[in-house]
Amino acid sequence: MSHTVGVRQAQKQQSRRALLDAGLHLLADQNLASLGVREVTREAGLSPAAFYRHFPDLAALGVALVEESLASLHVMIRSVLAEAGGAEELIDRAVDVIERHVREHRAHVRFLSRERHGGVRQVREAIDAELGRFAAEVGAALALQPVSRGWSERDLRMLAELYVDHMVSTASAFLEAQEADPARERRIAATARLQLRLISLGRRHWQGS
Amino acid sequence: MSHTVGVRQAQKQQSRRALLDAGLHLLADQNLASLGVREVTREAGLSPAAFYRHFPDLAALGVALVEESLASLHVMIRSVLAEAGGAEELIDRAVDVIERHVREHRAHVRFLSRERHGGVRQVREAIDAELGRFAAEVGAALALQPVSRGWSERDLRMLAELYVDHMVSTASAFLEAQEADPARERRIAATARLQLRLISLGRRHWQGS
DNA sequence: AAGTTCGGCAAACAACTGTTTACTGAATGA
DNA sequence: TCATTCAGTAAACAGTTGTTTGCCGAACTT
Repeated sequence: MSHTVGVRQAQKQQSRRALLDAGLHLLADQNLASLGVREVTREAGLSPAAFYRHFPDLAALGVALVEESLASLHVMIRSVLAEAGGAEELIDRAVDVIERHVREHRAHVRFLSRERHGGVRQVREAIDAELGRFAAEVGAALALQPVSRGWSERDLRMLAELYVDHMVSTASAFLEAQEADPARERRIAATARLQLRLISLGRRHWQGS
Repeated sequence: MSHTVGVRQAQKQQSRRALLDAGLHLLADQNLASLGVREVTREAGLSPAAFYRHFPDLAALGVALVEESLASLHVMIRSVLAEAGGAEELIDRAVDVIERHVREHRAHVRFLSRERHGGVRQVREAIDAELGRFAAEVGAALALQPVSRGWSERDLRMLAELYVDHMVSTASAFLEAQEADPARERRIAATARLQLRLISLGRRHWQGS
């Protein structure tokens, strides 16, 4: 994809990028629902009318941001699931990856966390659908682990959802911690690790539903 | 409290109530950050200027709504913690209470879920502080249960936070399910129960950190 | 009964909003 | 080389916004 070579296409992509970046930047302390077309174009250095050459709506820009944000998340999840090793190392690794991901994609993560329950339905649904797909992916990976021998489809799914929800909560917590107290960040990582250990303990003793 | 008997005070309270209700109603499909003073007063049947007799800001109205919303949540949590009985019945009861609470306080719950990571700092902080207090309360209640014998303060706290986060996730899920598919609602309740069972299993086998 | 308090109102302010219009000029392709 | 495409522009549109002003009249106080 993205093999649009013409000079014109390239320039258009550049403007589109500028709009997305401007939006992402403004959404650092604002909701998508309260964002304005003029506001975005001003920040992007374009005229208001130019916006409509790229998106019909601000909601459409929001959906584009969702796709972007989740692409990087997808990469992150896979990098955790691909790991092998004991439960302990896996937990440590997972928490580390989340922490780093939040640090390196602060704007994207904040956007997801803010708009997951935000005021724009289209965006909310896009995020939820994608999180559901993550849960499915996690569930499939869990099924391959020896610990899951004999688990029903339903139990695997509920465990996967528990992990995904926990990941989301932890990421949100990191988000707030990182731009405040650096010590609080360590505390959050430690708590997340303990919680994952407790879940993993419950998993080992699960007898099926 | 609220023993302000004068006719004047009563009328003022009535207007204030109208503003809060109007805000809550409008926030059903909108963010606090995108709410307007005129919008609220129009919905409440007052003139725009009247707003400033009650709140300096829309953020202030938001904080007032946080207090309201969390008061009812507080009652709910206590009603779960006060229960006695085996782990299984406790879990069933907790999920039922959450489900009913969301049904009966839809607007409040949606407001909390939406503004927890929303664009208004004051409100965000108010919600987070209160959720922290909930976790402390849950932790104190957990400490009294026999299963927690020998648990460190830190482990109790991390378990309490896990429960609170899980409650928040479940409530959000109910919120979306209830205004869509009624069958999906049953599925969410079932999943939440399984997850709580798994956590409770991990808890029983916990050896300390 | 007279004076004070104060919640609510209409009106005005400048500033901003989303969207459409007709246009320009560079990249494109024949 | 010449016609076409099309991303971007400035200008205009009618609405809306937050907030302040001076005023009214009912509820309070003495």
